[in-house]
Amino acid sequence: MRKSKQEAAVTRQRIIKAAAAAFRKNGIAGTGLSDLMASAGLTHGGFYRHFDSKDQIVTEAFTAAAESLAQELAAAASRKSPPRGLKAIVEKYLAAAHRDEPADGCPVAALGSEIARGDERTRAAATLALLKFVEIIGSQFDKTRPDVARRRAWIAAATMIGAVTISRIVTDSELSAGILREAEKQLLRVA
Amino acid sequence: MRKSKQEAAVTRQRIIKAAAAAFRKNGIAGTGLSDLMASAGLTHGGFYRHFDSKDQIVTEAFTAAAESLAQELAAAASRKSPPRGLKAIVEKYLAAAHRDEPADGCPVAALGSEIARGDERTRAAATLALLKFVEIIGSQFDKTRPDVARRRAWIAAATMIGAVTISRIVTDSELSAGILREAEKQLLRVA
DNA sequence: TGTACATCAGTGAACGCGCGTTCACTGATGTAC
DNA sequence: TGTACATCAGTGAACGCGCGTTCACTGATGTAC
Repeated sequence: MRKSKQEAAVTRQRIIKAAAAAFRKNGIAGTGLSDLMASAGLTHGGFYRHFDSKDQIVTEAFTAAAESLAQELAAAASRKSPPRGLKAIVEKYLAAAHRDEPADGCPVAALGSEIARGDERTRAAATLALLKFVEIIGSQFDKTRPDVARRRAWIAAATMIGAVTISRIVTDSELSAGILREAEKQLLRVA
Repeated sequence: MRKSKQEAAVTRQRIIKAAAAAFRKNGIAGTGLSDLMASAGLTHGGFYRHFDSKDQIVTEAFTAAAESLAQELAAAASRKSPPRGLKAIVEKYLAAAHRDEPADGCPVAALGSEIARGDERTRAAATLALLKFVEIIGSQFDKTRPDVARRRAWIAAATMIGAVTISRIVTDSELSAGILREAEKQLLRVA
């Protein structure tokens, strides 16, 4: 049954991708290793050939999800003049589609309060992801000193993450849409 | 062993209070009914004399936590002229003490992403709590049309909730403090 | 006001279940000569 | 280049454990007369 090194590496990436989606959809505590391996098309026993522990895959899956989001947002902003780049990012992040599909979306919005309780390693990985996210946002502010742009970008990040989180909680769909819309307006007003 | 109605009502409140702290500290999935009853000084078997299910106490504990926070914030703002009231709320919410003691703090910041995945009942209770929170913030904006104040208040709520959440994730303590400080400055600038 | 009985708050054991982790096993892959 | 052996990806059963929930039991409280 042994697979080649190359196949094993591909499998490993498949598990991480499945984990990144499953954790964002059902939470970390809400996702068992069996669920996770099954959604990667494997049986649970093989998990420990690829990872040391559940904590380890949590960290790797979080990082993978964050990198994928960063790439999407950077792509949305690229080849646009500065004020339009921010608009593209903010609209993409605060879209109803993002709110409705946590499995494909921002891992901080999907797992924030769970990660905040996580171990040092996971929080360190999340810190790097946040720094990257903030850097992408900050680079969209035109005619702004870099340190000011960075500070504004942290606030924008907090507002976007908070807005998506509460828009997912709220049971009134008009209210939920209104929260996203107002946050969007506010963030574009600043820019 | 039977207790009087009055004693039982007191016990029930004690369980809710213990649950509100335990959930905020360790998460909903991370808190077992045994832990919860033990921290209220009882054995786990008695739980079902007071509640139908874990979901039910989650809802009640969330509401209790939110009401307690609302009361604290409203008290901090009371007897202050409008711009000072908002300042008091924002400073209290974005304090390092709040970041460091989730068990006593905002249940949305502590449980946001877990609640977003919760059942309709819990999310409905959280929606009411958010409306109350936003109403308290909105009433601090002076010389502002009520609907405008309410919209601004939703953005302020999103920013504060997001800022506390990410300040708890970040492993660099200076960065964490900086996030809270910048969010505070931004929210007072608007007012 | 006193008595007999029903109620029920709280205890502690037990239920089935799914969790994270370990393990013996398989057979194809990788390596040493 | 071919052969013999070690490695290890993946399977599926098993481990101990804690979970949410149920239950028989206790004895003080509440109620009916």
